[in-house]
Amino acid sequence: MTKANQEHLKLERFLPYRLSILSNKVSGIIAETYKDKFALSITEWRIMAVLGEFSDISADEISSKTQLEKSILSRAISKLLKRNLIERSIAADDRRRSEIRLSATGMTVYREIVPLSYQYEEALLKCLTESEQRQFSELIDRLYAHADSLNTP
Amino acid sequence: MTKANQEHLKLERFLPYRLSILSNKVSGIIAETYKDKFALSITEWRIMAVLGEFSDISADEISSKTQLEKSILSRAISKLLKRNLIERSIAADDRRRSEIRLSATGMTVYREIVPLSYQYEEALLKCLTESEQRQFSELIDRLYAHADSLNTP
DNA sequence: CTAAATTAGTTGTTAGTGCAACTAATGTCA
DNA sequence: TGACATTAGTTGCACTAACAACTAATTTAG
Repeated sequence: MTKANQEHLKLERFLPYRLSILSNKVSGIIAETYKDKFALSITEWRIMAVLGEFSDISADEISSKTQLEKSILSRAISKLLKRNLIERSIAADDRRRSEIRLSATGMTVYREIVPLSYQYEEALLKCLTESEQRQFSELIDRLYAHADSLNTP
Repeated sequence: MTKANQEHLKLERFLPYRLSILSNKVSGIIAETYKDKFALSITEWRIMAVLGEFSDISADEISSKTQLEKSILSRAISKLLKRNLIERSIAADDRRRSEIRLSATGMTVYREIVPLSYQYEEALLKCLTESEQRQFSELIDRLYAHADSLNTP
């Protein structure tokens, strides 16, 4: 069943489209929670999520872990600094690099959000069996790796 | 294995995050093709994709099929009109409603893009077996339906 | 039949994104 | 060592997206 010669494109069955719709829906629901409770955007939340795992890392390291553009990161970091959710200092060994970490306040917020996030993930995945969850997860990883390889030939 | 009490969040294993990254990667690769060859954004391409399937439909109908905001649609439609890729007339029975269709040029572009899109989809899915593809597709549908129901309780 | 409500589409405003140009610090190598 | 390249991060700018307010046409209800 090759589709390559079909006359028209059934958008609602087109995988890239469906992925995008699903992802937007899912992210949108989470974003609402974060926004209402903590006035955090997805971008800001991702930064804090990384800082909860890895402390005193540079913007560049955050960038590689979140896939966020460095300019976007730079502006988001300024915002979080202004709100005192994170702290920043200059690295002793390389004064270009900054070392960023959650502040005490940021840590509190973080610890409130993490369980919420997992609850949401769990609620979302409840419509799949355990084995389906594993399968889905694995397929995503494989698709990503493959898409990546298609991209840079 | 409930995760709800975990101390920190492994962002790179968090499903909503991975979905978003995968979706961006996939859409990004396609967007490049469309942009390079036809100077079309994803939004514009989606509109044309719907018009290739359903002709003489209103902006509102396009909106429900693409999930695009009506303001975004309105501006994208103006652009496509200026480039003569689509045509618009006022519905005879309801003068608020417009009837939009691909122009001859638009149709030509459309017919070039459709096979490209399917080729890409096929290439992307080549890393999965047929049965995995079906499974993945089904899981996406179920997750979407479920997310939808979580959203509007 | 007409006033209020609804619907289709447009436009204004604001904030976020993405790219490139820029500054400053560090690394490289002849 | 000293010109050149590279790296970390910031900023300027054009563009898109999201939300609400708006216009115009139509439907609904008293």
